[in-house]
Amino acid sequence: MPELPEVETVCRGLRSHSVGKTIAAVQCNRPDIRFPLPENMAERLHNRTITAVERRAKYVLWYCAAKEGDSGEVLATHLGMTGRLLYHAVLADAAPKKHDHVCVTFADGSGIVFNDARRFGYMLLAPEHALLASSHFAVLGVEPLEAAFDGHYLHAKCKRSSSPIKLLIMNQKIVVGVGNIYASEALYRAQLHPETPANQLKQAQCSALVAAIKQVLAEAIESGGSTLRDYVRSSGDVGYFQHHFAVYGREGEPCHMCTTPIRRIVQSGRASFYCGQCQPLHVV
DNA sequence: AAATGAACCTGTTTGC
DNA sequence: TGCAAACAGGTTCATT
Repeated sequence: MPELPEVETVCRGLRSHSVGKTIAAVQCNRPDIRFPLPENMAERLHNRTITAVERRAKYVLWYCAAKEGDSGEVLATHLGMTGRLLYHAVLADAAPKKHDHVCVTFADGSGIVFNDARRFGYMLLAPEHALLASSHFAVLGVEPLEAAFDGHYLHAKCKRSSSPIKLLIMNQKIVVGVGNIYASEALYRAQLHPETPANQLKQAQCSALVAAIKQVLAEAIESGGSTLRDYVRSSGDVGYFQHHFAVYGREGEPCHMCTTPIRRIVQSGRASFYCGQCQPLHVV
C-alpha cells in the first residue's frame, strides 16, 4: 500500500504520539505474517521508552531506549501493501479487530496497532547497527529526497541497465521509496515513456526525472499521501494526493496537457499509466 | 546476467 | 443477483 509519502506521513503522525512514552505491554495476536515476529518481541520491548521515530525507505523505525544489559534496539515495520499503524488515545482493554496482528500499549493507556489484511508487512527488532547491516537494509539505495540522489547518480545507474526506466526507479536497490503510483506520476512529469530502456536516457533526462521524483514525492507528503483503498494515516484520516494524480488510474481520461487519452499498460505485472503524446517512446 | 512471471495473502471491484 | 475473474500502494524467489 504505502510508498514513501504514505510511510513518511504515518511516521510523522506516530512520532508526535509515541516519543517519550514507555511501552507497558505488547500483544502479538498473529505471528505468521510475512516474516515471523521477532523472537521474544513482547518482553524485549517491555519497559522501553521511545526516543525517536524515523523513516528509512518504506520502513518506520522506532528507536527504543536502552535497558539493563543492552544499548537499545530499533523496531522496524514494513507495511507491505495493506499494512496500517493506527494510534489510539485509549488502547488498554480494547479488543483486537480483524487483522490486528500486534498491539503496543504505552504506560499512559494509549497505543499503536499494526493491522495488515494481506500480511505482506513485517516487523524487525535489533540493535541499530545490526538492523542496518541486515539483509533488509544493507541493500537499500539512496533516499530520493536527499542530495545524493541527483542526475549524475541516476545517469550512472541507467547506463548499466537496459531495463525499462519505470522498473529502474522502482528498484529499491537504486533509489528507495518510489512505488507503482509515484513512478508513473514522475515519468509523466519528466515526459518519459515508462518503457524507455534506461540506458537510452541522456544525462539531462535523468536530471529531469530526478527533479520530477523529488517534486512529486514532496507534494504528496504535503497532501498526507494518497488514499486509494487501504491507506490511512496513523490518525485514521485519509490522504489527499490521489486528487492530484495526472496519470495514475486515469486510463482513457484526457491528458491535462494535450487531452490525448491516458494509456494503461502492464510492466512486470504492474499497471503503468502514461500519455502517448507527451511521453513518446523513442526507438533508436 | 538480466528480465519476466509466480508467489505470498485478503478484500474489493468488475464483468459475464 | 450471483459468481468468478481481475485487480490492488510491495518484495522475493524461480524460471526463461
